[in-house]
Formats: sequence, structure tokens, C-alpha cells
Amino acid sequence: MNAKKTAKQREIELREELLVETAGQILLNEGFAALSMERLAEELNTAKGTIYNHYPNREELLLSMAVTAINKRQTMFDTASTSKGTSRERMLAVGVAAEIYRRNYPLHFVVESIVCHSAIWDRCTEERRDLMRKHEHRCMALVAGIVRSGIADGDLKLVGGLNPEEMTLSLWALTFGSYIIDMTSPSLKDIGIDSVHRSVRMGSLHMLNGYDWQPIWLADEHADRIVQICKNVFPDETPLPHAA
Amino acid sequence: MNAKKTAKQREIELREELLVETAGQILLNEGFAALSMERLAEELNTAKGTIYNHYPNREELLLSMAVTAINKRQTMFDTASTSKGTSRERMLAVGVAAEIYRRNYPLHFVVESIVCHSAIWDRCTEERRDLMRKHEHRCMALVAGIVRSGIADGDLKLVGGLNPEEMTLSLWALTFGSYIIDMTSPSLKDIGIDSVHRSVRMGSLHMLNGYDWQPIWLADEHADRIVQICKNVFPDETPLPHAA
DNA sequence: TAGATAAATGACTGTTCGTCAAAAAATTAC
DNA sequence: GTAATTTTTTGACGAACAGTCATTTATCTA
Repeated sequence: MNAKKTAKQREIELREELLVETAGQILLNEGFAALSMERLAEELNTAKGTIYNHYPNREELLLSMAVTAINKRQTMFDTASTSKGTSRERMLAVGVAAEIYRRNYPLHFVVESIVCHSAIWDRCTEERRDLMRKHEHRCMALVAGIVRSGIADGDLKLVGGLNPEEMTLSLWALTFGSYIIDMTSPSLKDIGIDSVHRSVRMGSLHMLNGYDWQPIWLADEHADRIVQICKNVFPDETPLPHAA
Repeated sequence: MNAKKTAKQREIELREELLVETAGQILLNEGFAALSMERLAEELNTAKGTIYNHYPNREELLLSMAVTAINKRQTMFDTASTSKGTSRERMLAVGVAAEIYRRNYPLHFVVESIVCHSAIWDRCTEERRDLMRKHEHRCMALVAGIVRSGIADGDLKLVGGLNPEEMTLSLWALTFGSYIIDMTSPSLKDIGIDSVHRSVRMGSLHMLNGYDWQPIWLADEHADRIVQICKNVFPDETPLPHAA
């Protein structure tokens, strides 16, 4: 067998890209309900069976999209957690990564949130679920690593029997939970919530201040630093606004 | 027309209760995928059309169950936010309410989380969605009210342009988000998270400490107070453990 | 170029949704 | 008590979509 790809193989790969691209468009523009395998076949001018040559079912397609998404997130978290600065600055860089991810890659976020529903999750192969979990755990581990280095540097002490992973979970839950609530209740404006991003930023700032993670920041120092992190750590991404 | 109910009407109401009860059992024991209208008809020994006399589709059934659930939650939040104590104690009482809700009413929580998915939400009538939103907003308003009274009492100052609703959102996101993550990734134990409840408790404790909400508590004072709140504010509920 | 291999096709089966005309049951009118 | 009317139940039905697979078509290899 030849390592080089035949024209046919390239065609198939190209179609797979188009397939994923199309699925993303439908998801973003028309919502989850509009995404069916028949529809995809139509859209690609191909037979249904061909779609099933790429993915054994709809759920696997979605999970594969989610893996791409979380892979991007992991890369961003990786960049954040190896950036220059104190442990607390690196933790903030992860927060910045999460906000950029949410704002600049809306499809990625939507797919990650769809896939965690049992109706989807339960129908996927163990292999791909494991892959997804691995990425998730890796993201958690990166953040927990920053917590550990904060402890090692003497900037932070954990109390109340809390371990770094549990602390990581509460931060991630604050972020992820806010975005989920924002996505599913479009009426937040009506009850006085102008910016879910501000809520996340202030919530995590004060949580970390409450943990007495040195150095403690005030709100405007915090905002300034976010701008700096955007510039220095994520120069290629559309930067976040100074005030969320 | 007569205000009294005929035997037939009572029979129908009784069946509706049984219907909801059965749906809950299926959901809890076999998961979302197992819940179909056909299955419900079988289970109740009735024709499919009869089920559709009660609810126009599966989504409406689920949303109606979610309304029952959030109604319970709202009642608990109401109790918490009108309990005796400082503003900070009442805020903690809401946290206790949320943890009791999650631990003692697992079906309620599952239903609330299912319903926020667009595949369900989008297919419900505007009426019932409005009802659900109203309850949600009411829960938010109760908590935001505690924040406001904390400010009024001089126990708390909000900074960084944050308003009470945004602060409320971050607290609720931390709680809700943690439980969602816990429910959807059953492998949290593997990465060192022994107790999602401890994570939520410590996260919100330190967030509020970080906001400098007086009086500031240490972890064990906090744990003691949780036990007290269980006893005094929710005497009829199975109490929470001292350490989560 | 023929034979072997790989890929594409769409008709087919199966499942569930939600509908609706007809049947059955309950209620009302007399 | 019974006939007329209203309400409820029923399950067959059409539609939509999932996923399969024998057959056809395209590609590759010797």
C-alpha cells in the first residue's frame, strides 16, 4: 500500500470537512432540531448511505465535532497555563481563554453543551467518549496544576479540606454554568443582567480573592490585566473588551 | 355547569397524576431516551391518543414536570430568603436550599436540566415557557433581594459595576453548573473530585468572602451554620451532612 | 484491459411522532 | 328510562427520520 493519498481519498476527506462545516452551519443558524442525516445528505448532494460512511450515526458526528471543539479549548488552556507570570496571573489567563472561547467560537461552545446531554452522550461509542473525557480531564488538570503551583509558591493555601481539583471544578462550573444559563434563557436582559461576562469575571475575581490567592486584585487592576493577557498571551485572537 | 367534579373528571385527573409519576420513574430509572409517548401509553394501559389528550406532545409533558420542579425550588428559596438572620445567613440558607433540592429531589433537578435543552425548549408553547421563566426570574429575584438587603444593611458593597442580579447569576451558575457537570461526567471521582457539594460550598463561601460580605466566615463556622440552617429553616427535609 | 477492491446509492425496514374519523362512554334533556 | 348530545377513547394511519444492505458504479491494480 501507498502512503500517498489517492485522489479518491482526498475527495473523501474533503467531503468530511464539508460535512462537518455544513452541520455546524445548520446547528448555528437553525438549531439542533434542524440537523438530520437526511438533511445533510441533501445539502451535500449525496446519498444518505454516504453520510453513514463517514459517521455511524448522528450522535457520533456531534461528538466528533465536540472533540474538535474541546481540543481547541485545551490548546487555549495550555497556552494560558504556560504563560509568563505569577500563578494568579496564569489562572486569570485561563479565565481569559474561556471568555475568548465563548465569544469567538460560539459553535464550539454550542456543540460542547449539546453533547453533554444524555440523549446524545449515551449513544456514542466508548472510544470517542473516552477521547472526550480525556480532553476534559486534561483541561481540568491544567487548571489544577496552576492551583498547585500557587500553593507551592506560597501564594495560596487551601482550607476546609478542599483539593485543587475541587477548586478547579467550582471555577469551571461558574464559567460554564453562566454560559449555559445565558444560552438557554434569552431573557436575562429583562431581569437586569446586562453582561453575563461581567458576572463571570467578577464572580471568579472575588472567589479567588476570597481564597486569599496572592496578589489580591481590585476590579480595575483585574480589568487592565485582562487586556494585557489578551495582547500578550492570545495575540491572534480578537481581544476581549476592557469592561465585559 | 357544576363546580363539583364528576367521577369522570376525577378519573382523568388521577390518570394525569399517574402519568407524571410514571414518566418520572422512567426518566430516573432508564433515562431520557426511554421516555416515549408510546411507552407511557403502554405503561398506563391506555391508547396513545389518550396520552395526547393530557399533553399535546412529549416536550410539553416535560416542561410541565419542570414547572412543578421549579415551583418546589422557588418555595424552598422563598423559605430561605425569609428566614431569620443576617443577610449573609439568609444567603447561605438559599445555598442550603439548593443543596437539599439537588440531593433530596433528584428527579426535579434532572427534569429542570433536561428542559433547558433547545431540542425540548423550542417545541413548547409560549405560555408554559413564560410560566417557567416567571418562576426562574422569581428565584433570581429572591436571591437578588437578599443581596440588596445586604447592601442596605451595610454588610456588603458591590464594586466593578456589578449589580445584584449579576452577582446572583454567578452564584447560581456556580451551583447549577457544578451539578450539571457532575451529572454529565460520571468520572469526576477519577480526577480527584470526591464531593461536588464540597466544591460548591467552598466556592460560594469564598466568593462571598471575596465580596467582603460581612460577617466573613471560616470554613468550620460555615459548616456549623449549614447544620443549624437545616435544623431551623428546613426542619422537614432530610438534613445535609456537616461536611459535604 | 480484465479482474479485484472500494465506495456510493436509494429502496427498504423499523420506530416514533402526532392526527383524526369512528366508536364508546358519559352526560343532559325530556 | 330513554333518546339526543357531548365528551372521551381508540388505534389505524401518514409523515419523518434513523440506520441497513444488496446492488450498482467507480477506482485501483496487475
